[in-house]
Amino acid sequence: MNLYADIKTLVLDSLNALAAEGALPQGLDLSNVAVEPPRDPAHGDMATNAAMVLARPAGLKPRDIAAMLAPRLQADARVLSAEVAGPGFLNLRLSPQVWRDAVAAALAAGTDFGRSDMGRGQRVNVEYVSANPTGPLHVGHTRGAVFGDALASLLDFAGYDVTREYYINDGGAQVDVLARSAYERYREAHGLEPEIAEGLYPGDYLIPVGAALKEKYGDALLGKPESEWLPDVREFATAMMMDLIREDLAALGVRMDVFFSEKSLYGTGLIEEALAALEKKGLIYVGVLEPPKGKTPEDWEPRPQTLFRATAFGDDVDRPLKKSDGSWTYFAPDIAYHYDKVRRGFDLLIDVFGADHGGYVKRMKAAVAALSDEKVPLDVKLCQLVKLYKNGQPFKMSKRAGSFVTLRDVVDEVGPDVTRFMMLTRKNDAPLDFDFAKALEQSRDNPVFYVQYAHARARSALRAAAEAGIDVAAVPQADLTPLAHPAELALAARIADWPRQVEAAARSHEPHRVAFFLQELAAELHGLWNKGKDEPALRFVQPDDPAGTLARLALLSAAAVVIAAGLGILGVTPMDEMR
RNA sequence: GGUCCCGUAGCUCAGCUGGAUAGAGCGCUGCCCUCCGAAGGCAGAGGCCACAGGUUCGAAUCCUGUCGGGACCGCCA
Repeated sequence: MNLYADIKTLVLDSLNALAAEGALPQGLDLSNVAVEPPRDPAHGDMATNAAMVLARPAGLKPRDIAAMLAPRLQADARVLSAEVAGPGFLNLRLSPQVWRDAVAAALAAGTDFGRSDMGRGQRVNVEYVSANPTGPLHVGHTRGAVFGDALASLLDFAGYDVTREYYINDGGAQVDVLARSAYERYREAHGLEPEIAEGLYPGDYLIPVGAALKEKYGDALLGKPESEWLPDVREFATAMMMDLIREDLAALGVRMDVFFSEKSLYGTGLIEEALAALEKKGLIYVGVLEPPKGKTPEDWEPRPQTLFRATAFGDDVDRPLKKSDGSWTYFAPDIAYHYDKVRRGFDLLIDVFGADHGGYVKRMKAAVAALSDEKVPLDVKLCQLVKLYKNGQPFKMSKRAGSFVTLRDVVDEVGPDVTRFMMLTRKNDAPLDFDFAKALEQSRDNPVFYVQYAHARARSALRAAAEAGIDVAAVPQADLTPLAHPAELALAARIADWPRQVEAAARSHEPHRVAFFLQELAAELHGLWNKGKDEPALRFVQPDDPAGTLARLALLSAAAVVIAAGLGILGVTPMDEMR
């Protein structure tokens, strides 16, 4: 159930009835009519802007429309009052039973409460992480991994058919560098001095790769020219790095449905096929690009290149597909990869990139638009940098990678749950400060703790009630009419808001909204709990009032269910106690 | 030079794809509590939503421009 959607339906039905009676013109566009909680609670439980939105097309005054609409809404049992306010708002005050019903619905649905069919089973491909297979994941990847994973879960919860996908960049020069670096470690494994030249990967994580190479090849590769060992070592090292990355992802609780290899595009004709598709639309040509304005590179010289006409789809310049030596630019396999995604029948593509890839957004969108005849939207989400701190001091440790803080460093420090939640406490396109000390602090200003604590409180109250001899098993069927205090109903209203929050977050592809909502819900729960100190009537467990106790435990239990559902989307395990 | 992101309380940030008197936490001020319903509670001060125009019943939100900060800018992925 989605209460806001239900009331919106009521409003729309009433408007249609008015139109049928001739009080409003037929065929009005109702798509902008909204039903939302007003900012100021004094304005009631919900407000609709219907009268103001329709005033102009209907040729009527907003307040007149509102006055016509009000009695119709009031006729519904859920609506206690409908008042015209301000420029033409209609403020609705709802029956407390509405909020109680939401609590009952949450209890009945459990952590499925809030699931939506908004996505109508549309197939979405979420591509994220996609780090080069040249080493362990670092902090930047961690944010992308958490964001992408939470977004995928959110879309799943909202009724989409989601595929989580990782694109392995194993076709470019960087995996050759990896192979050369691993070869040095292989020599090292034979007791030779490794020569980690400038530009090779120096990290210790390649030492086991060298040892494994020795295990497999013995000394067969020693002293051989690069051309003889490079392909084998490259394949071997890449596979080991992907194992490492998979382990990193597992440590964070991220599981991909598909690992798609760039290399698998080569030699299969898929790149050629994708480009042929573009060629057929007249979007490929050979031309000479203007030098970039402002700062022209020293070695710039105009030369004809094979170009994709990205400007036809909103990009600023056309983009090269081939290097001067005739090999593909990275863009060509990227096009083929997205061509493949389109062919696999996805209705929506989402790419999660680091912010440094901002310059590639337009060309990828252009490519997907061209490949899909503008039928498949591509949304690119950019994740900004993460700055690490410990007690306010910049954190620069790395046990294994040399200069980078790895995903493992972070997870080892605070655990996967805290890592995940903290990564979602900022909008994806805003920079994020992550302080290890604060992330583990048990205080109000640690959002992870605050939300977990709310859940634990609810659960522990249920345990305490059971110990006090209350029949906790009866909670799901509790009569909720004792819930009448404004503070109780406020918490119930927040619970009722969850389905709407899910849809809003899913629609905007912004999982951080779930994290923010959970903080608000937790604040509501803590607030009610604290009120129990001053007002004993609000205490959840009261032995002399079994009916009220059951009802309040139901409320608490419903709040815990919503927190658990929200944390589930974020990939965080709810805690039953905080010891 | 161009493109993208950002500019909201002293600080860190939300603001639900245009709504009413712009919110939260921290910090600050004052009061309360020392209670395992613990890891504090209540109240208050604090804003020209960078600036200037525009769109309309209505703008922090959408459009244009200016200023300021960041990222990126043919054959690196």
